[in-house]
Amino acid sequence: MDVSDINISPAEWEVMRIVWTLGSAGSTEIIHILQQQKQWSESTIKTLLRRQVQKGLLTTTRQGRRFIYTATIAEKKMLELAAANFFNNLCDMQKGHLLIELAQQSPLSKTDIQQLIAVLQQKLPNAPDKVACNCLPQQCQYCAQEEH
Amino acid sequence: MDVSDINISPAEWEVMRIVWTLGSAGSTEIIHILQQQKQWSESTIKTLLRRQVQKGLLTTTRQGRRFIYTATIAEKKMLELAAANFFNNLCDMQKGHLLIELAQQSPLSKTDIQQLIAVLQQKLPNAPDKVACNCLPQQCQYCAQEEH
DNA sequence: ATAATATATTGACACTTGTAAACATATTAA
DNA sequence: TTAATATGTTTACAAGTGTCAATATATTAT
Repeated sequence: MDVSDINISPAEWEVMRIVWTLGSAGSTEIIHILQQQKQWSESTIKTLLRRQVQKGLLTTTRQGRRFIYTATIAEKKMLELAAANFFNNLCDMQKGHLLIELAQQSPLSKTDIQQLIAVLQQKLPNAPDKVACNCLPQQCQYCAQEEH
Repeated sequence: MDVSDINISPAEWEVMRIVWTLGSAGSTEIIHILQQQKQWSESTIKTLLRRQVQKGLLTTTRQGRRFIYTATIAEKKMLELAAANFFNNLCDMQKGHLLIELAQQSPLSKTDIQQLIAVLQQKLPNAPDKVACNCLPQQCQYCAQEEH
């Protein structure tokens, strides 16, 4: 299973968050927690769990009658993949603006901020004055494109 | 149609990028451009366009026999919504790390970088030493959570 | 031993998405 | 005018997703 091919649906993300946070957990535990946030029936959550096991996102260990679920992929790794995947499908010209928005809206620790600034300062010297648009195929006749 | 409810599938993003970049375009133009990047049949692209019109993502203006497609939502707006949506479903603790990754991997202009640094410096004084995890419901008995 | 409970397994159904062929129609080139 | 071309409309189908109910089975409390 090529990790980067794995697809997590929105509902499945919710389940993954619980499992990642707890390390591992039984279905009952997961159901209890999720039901404090979502209007999902027990059945629904069980289905999600089953599908995630099928997809290879979760593994189970039998413990007597019940299963203990554990994530097969580290949270950080998965997030990086998902974020990169999202960003890769955007126009390059828009990414700067977007990062500014996200930085503004996200709760960041002092350390986060300092590291981010460090990264940015390192990029500054070689940064272009303007990022090129990569929405249209470069070889095409429509490339009068300047901005959008 | 509540803009924030609109859902764009991956294939639809590709179409939107073309339309946003060109401002507006006929189906033939869109098909030509997309086929330089994707192995999609004409039919497939026509279906996508039709569905996007249905969803309210695109509007059409009849021009003789053909339609001219235009986006109903500005690119920036849509990106902000999508990005916020993505980030909102993540654990707060992970966002800093993720932003660092993205900042590193994204092509950024000098202006982007300077603005980002400015935003960050403004946040620094009031930033916490550590961001709290928001994966588990705060009222639950499992909240021995410290990190993950 | 019985009834209640906790789990897990099966089967379903509607909606979305990727993918496209077939068909209809309007326009234009031969 | 006929054939070719461009463009739009209909129909289809498999896979994935959100949502569950029904059922089976193992465990425990009475």
